[in-house]
Amino acid sequence: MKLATWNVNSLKVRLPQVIDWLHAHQPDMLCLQETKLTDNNFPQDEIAEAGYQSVFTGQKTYNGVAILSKKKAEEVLTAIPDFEDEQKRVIAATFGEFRIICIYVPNGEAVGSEKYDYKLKWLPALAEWLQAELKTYPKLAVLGDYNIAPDDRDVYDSKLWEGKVLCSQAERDAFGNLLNLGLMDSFRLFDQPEKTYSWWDYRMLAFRRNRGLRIDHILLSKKLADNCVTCHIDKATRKLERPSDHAPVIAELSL
DNA sequence: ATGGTAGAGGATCTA
Repeated sequence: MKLATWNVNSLKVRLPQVIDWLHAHQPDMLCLQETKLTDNNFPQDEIAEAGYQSVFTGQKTYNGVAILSKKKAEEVLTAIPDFEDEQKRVIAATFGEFRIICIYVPNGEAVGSEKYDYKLKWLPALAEWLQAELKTYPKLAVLGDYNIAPDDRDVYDSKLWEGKVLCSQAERDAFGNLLNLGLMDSFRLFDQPEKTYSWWDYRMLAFRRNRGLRIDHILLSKKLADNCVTCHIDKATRKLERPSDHAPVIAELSL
């Protein structure tokens, strides 16, 4: 089984790239973030032509998440239960014995801002929900844009970013709390090349200089982590014409 | 010191 996640920063713009990517990589499930599409505008038919079904929840201009899959999604949830949130940031679905959760964690803008406070309220709500999901579904994967670089290895210049949004201790603690539920960062199950990142700012030639952060992650429950054989980031997509600022993360499981 | 680029939508907001 191959699982992947990609923040596409507008599915309207990136649809041809997503279709090409599906054909080339044939994931069982691909989680998308920042689709920026209302549900009535979701390109279900084009994706179906590539051999994938879609479940999605979106809004105009901002946010929006989806799961594309070869098999039919069941038990679909499009919000964190009992958490007031107008922003479309989560979708969960069951595929046989596997539970797949796609998340788009708030960016947080800057430490101390209102958006940062929202991020730090959002993450514990996510954790509480995932704790319940893990009890129901032992074979659980949580994929998405976490907007958190878990440690200094995940930041091109950790001194420059120290304490800043995406890297602050409170955010890293919140990420640690997700791991403490019994989830593992699939990328760190394996030896990885140094300076591997998943996001590069569009500005200041950041990609060319490899000034990136690893903020997109695939977390796996123990039962899935035990069967994970690889995890890598597909940096090649960032070199395409009109790229997303994020690259896909892919995990393969011997299941 | 605090820009710079991209997307959506049609002036700014978000990232």
